[in-house]
Amino acid sequence: MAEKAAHASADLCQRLRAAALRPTRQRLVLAELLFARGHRHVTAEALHAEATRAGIGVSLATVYNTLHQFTAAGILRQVAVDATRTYFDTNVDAHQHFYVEDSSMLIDIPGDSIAVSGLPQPPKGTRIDRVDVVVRISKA
Amino acid sequence: MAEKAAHASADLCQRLRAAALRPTRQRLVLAELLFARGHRHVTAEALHAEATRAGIGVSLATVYNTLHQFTAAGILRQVAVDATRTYFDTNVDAHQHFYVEDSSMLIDIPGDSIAVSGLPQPPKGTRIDRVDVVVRISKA
DNA sequence: AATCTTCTTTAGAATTATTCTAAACTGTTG
DNA sequence: CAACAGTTTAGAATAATTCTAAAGAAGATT
Repeated sequence: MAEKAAHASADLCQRLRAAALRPTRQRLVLAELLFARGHRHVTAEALHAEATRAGIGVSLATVYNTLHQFTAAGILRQVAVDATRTYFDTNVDAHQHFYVEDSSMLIDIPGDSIAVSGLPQPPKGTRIDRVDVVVRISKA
Repeated sequence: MAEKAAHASADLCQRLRAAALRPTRQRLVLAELLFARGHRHVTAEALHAEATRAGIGVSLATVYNTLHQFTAAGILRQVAVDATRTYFDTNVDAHQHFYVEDSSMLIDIPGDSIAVSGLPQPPKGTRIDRVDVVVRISKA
């Protein structure tokens, strides 16, 4: 356990260094919460609450900064499904989402199960960055 | 022309009545701006500015109310692509969008050109409301 | 280890988009 | 046209996010 944790921390340090981000206490804490166990979908507020609850003081501004820095570094992905909230996804591999409208929750759809065909050519002078699919669902 | 405009107004009145919305001056003005000429993607702020510029006083609150009422009535569709802005689309038929990240513009992709396959079953007790595809593009 | 420089963090103010509120107003119906 | 229910509105309130400027911590340099 301790070994695993140590390994995880060391790994996180590497990832931060690779992104030219100093491995500060705050960033390590947030990275731990984000990446320690499986993939997650979080909002800034929720992550901030989590850190606070865990007894680690991190300001909300830092949470926002960090989430954006991680996104720029490619270790987080921002998901736009709802105009009022921004979600961050720790899974940056190709995949898509169900969005449960009743509960504002995201559910992953593996990238290899889903396919989009018939895309027209993008306008001249532009290139495709990403294709996002959101399947909106609600209580039957 | 005058004939066409009259026809259009009458038609808009019908649509509003059908949605149990009184055809007030404000709603007719906004409907005119939205539906008079081809399909459009607008934000509340932009529509408000347009109405104001056209010399017709409509409060911003009314623009928001109206856009939401029209959406509920199914004559507008809300598009979520960017966490900071909400777009309303006058085309409510099945279709998708390119989103130009550099300029925050939406471009239609006809619904019959694009297809999504391999969708997994939605979670039990839920049904699919809509499948949204956003193709994010930027300057090459 | 002391120093310097640069990057980070932070509290709180500021901004942006949107919703709410309560009072004034208007369309519709009898 | 009176009466009622539905609408509009200015401005306050809220929510999510970004900005600011000052204090704090990392990493390099001596």
